[in-house]
Amino acid sequence: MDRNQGRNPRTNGTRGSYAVGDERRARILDAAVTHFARWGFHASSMARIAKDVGITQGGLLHHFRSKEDLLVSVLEHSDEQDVERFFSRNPGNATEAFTAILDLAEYNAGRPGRTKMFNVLAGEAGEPAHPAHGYFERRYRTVIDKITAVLQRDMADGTVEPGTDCEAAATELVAVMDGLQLQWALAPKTYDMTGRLRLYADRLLRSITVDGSGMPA
Amino acid sequence: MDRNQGRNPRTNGTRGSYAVGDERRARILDAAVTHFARWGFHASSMARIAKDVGITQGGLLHHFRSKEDLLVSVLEHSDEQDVERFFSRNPGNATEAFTAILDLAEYNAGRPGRTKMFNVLAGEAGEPAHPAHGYFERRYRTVIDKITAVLQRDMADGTVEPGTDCEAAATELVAVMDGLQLQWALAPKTYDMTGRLRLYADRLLRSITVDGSGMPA
DNA sequence: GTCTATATCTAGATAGAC
DNA sequence: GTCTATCTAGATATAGAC
Repeated sequence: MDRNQGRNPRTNGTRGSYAVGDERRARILDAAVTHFARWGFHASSMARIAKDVGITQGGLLHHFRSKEDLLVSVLEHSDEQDVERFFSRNPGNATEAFTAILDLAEYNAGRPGRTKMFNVLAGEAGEPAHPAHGYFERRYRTVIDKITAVLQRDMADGTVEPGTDCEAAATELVAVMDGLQLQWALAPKTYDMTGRLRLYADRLLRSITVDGSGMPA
Repeated sequence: MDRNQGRNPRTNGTRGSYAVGDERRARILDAAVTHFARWGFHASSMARIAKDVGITQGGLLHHFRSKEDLLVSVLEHSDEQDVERFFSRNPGNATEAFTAILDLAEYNAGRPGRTKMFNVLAGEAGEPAHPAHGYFERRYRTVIDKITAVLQRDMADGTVEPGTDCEAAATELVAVMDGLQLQWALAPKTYDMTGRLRLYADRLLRSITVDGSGMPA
């Protein structure tokens, strides 16, 4: 089973079950998401996070040796949850990829904490000295590259219009997702983010496919 | 001349020239933009901002009675600078409006501090208790409404395809702008934000105009 | 208009008891 | 694994001198 593989190096080599410690770590990560979403990285407080979890700051620092360590762990954990979930399937064509992205948007709408956290951290990461700067650079490059590759394969297959700037389309799609998330975060209860994104994905697909087909109903 | 009308209520009724005070206020506002961009609202420090300007915290608090007051002043000042500049012209049609928006993107690329600040604050504003929450709600509604109105007028004039969801298109355009700004902020020197936005605006225009025309060269 | 001084509070991190 | 205690640093804001 090896549940702790690559996840909690500091407890390696100790004996007994890790179940309790893992559950505590998970609760800390959840609380951290909420705090980073509301306060951003710099103004989040380890003491307040600890209080939320129900432990002291000393206890929290046993699990994550610094605030930066906690941030990195939160981001890695988030990636395990959704980037892998939606992109490791290797979608066969653009329509499948776009459908997966709409699923991701719907999933994000159901997790306001995590989604708002990404809004905040993506903004903060523009500062080169920010601890998440490198993470977001890599993340955007990876995501855009993957979408670009799918579109290029469709172009080679003849379903996407020859001469299409696939990277521009992929960049645009990611930008729309992020921009809609910013607007959605202002009124999550009433804003239909997935619907907006579907309208866009449909229009984009129509404008680049050879047969002019959009998203499936 | 009445240079201070509606801008610095605390100095109303005092005598003499306001030129020195106004210059000082302007320098504070500039410094504040840089700090809000890097640290966000909560982690920005009045003491550090004062130090940057070359005065003490006490001196700073004479001009802006609190950090929240400073934030509000920065946002109002920013709006005076660009929203008015680009939207008060009342563009005659969609192409003119889109051209103005591309100008705005180019203008933003030349002011990384202000642009990154908006990235950060737009993210933070998702939190209802954030002092800029209301501001961003109003701002998005206003901007999207104005773009929607232009598109609807073109639809009535017969240059935009009947049945076009003008508000969806406007929402999308704003989302692309914001999303591209997030990506641009990660590498402002090399990322051609305006070029990316032009590609998008061209595609959008082609997909909604009756004659299928895009942006002018 | 800007200063100093001060009050009050909170931050992140370390050390060591249990 | 979690606690308490403590250190150093920094925060916002007030009051009043000049």
